[in-house]
Amino acid sequence: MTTRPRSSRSSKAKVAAKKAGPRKKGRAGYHHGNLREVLIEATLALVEEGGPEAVTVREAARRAGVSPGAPFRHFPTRTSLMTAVAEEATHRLHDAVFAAVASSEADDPLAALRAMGRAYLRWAYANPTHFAVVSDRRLIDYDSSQSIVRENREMQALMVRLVIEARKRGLAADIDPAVARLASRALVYGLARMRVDGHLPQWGVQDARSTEAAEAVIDLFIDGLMRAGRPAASAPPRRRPRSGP
Amino acid sequence: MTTRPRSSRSSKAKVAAKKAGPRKKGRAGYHHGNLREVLIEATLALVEEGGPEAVTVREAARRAGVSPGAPFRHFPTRTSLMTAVAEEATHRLHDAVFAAVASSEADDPLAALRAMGRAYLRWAYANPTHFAVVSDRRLIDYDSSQSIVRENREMQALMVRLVIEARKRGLAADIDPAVARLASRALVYGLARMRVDGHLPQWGVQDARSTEAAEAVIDLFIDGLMRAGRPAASAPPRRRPRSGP
DNA sequence: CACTCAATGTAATCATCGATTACATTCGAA
DNA sequence: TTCGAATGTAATCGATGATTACATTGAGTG
Repeated sequence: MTTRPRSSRSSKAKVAAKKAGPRKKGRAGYHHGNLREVLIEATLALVEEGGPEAVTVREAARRAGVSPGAPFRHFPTRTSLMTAVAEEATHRLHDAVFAAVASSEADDPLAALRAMGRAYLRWAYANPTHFAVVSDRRLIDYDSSQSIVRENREMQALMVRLVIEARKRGLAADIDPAVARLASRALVYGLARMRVDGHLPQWGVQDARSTEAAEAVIDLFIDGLMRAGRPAASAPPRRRPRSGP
Repeated sequence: MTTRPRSSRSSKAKVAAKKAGPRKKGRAGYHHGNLREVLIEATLALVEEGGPEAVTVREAARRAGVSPGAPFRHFPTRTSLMTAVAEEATHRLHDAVFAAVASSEADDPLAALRAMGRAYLRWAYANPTHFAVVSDRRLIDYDSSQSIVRENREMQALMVRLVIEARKRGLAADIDPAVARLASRALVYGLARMRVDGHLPQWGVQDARSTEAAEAVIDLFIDGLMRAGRPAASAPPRRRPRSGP
């Protein structure tokens, strides 16, 4: 009631509702019909524009053409709104990764691992804002979302499977699989997060080229794993508890 | 004037000022003397307790025992306060990294690189909250701080120097130095960020052990660089990363 | 020693935000 | 048609970041 004219509801709202109306249950009549989805979209747009910090429940409501209190019915808290966005984003990432692995060269675990890393990175670089939301668990209520937990587990299980498979084939044989897993994950995550956190530009590897550079890093890493597996005249040596300097 | 009794000024404030008075310039008399530093400390404590998101200018002022508007003289904006904290944190990280490299085995670039990575990680794991502040450039006004920019440049220059040096020695000879640099950085950054973002616990590598696991990853990576430089399949087994269950 | 003034903190204020409640409207099923 | 559940509105609360006018201090100047 401050400055904003309160009457746009019956105009904009209805239009949006009609347009996107795959009719959730009944019809998309008055009550905006699908506020929930529109709010998620608006939030995504906000993240896109100013990062996760810029997300405001009120602004999302404003863009949806509803009152500031309206989102409360669907998302009782800002975190729950962000969680819903993360749910959507996780789903897309999950699908992208699995699709890439599925269409990778069959029977080649390391190729699949490479495809997985590339897909993850490409998605993160193409959707840095979505990635920012899914990667920072401070922003969301991670454990409350069945689907986020499940899909993340599936992605990790896939990676574990690929690493184990690679070992069976003798590749990366003398490398601790747990370490290999952590390394793979950290490398890809680091590349993605550096971009989101703004550490890449100053590095001289910019936008378009950063994907290229990042994929080169993945290749380097996978090549390293391959090299490590070759029976290079060195017997599998006993491990040593590392001695700290 | 809501619920909090406004009159604690002349009691708490003065006490705090007296207590912490290493006298910045003159004496630590009335004007709190060193509000600026106390505010930075309070902010660090807040980050420690609830992450960067939990930082509130008012709460910092409250802890310093001054009025909500007092910080304005020193930090006109929340971001400027966070930037000051990041300055302090960057300085500590910078020193830790350089000290580690300085005391590493001389004339061994890869050993130095390893020491650098370890020091970075150890610092990040020991001070996750400080790291969260310095790593997310959304939180601070990066370019406005001479010292942050300079010390970051110095750290990167050091890394570049080490990689170049390693190449001169024939190690990692067939690897693009730019890629190696990016990979090194991404790996360490990823490990640190995963911890901060809460991705490590669920992975089965917990607190105390996560440092160990992360350092094993660094070892694996450095070993890979070494292997890459050697003529194909004759890698003398340097050290083995620990293999866990 | 007294005065003045820049530095520094206080008080008060504004707009915005997240959260929450009481109330109103609409839809849809009995 | 009626009535209840869903859903949005309005109003409110406490807290926040920011900013201003004002007060106080203490250090330097004469």
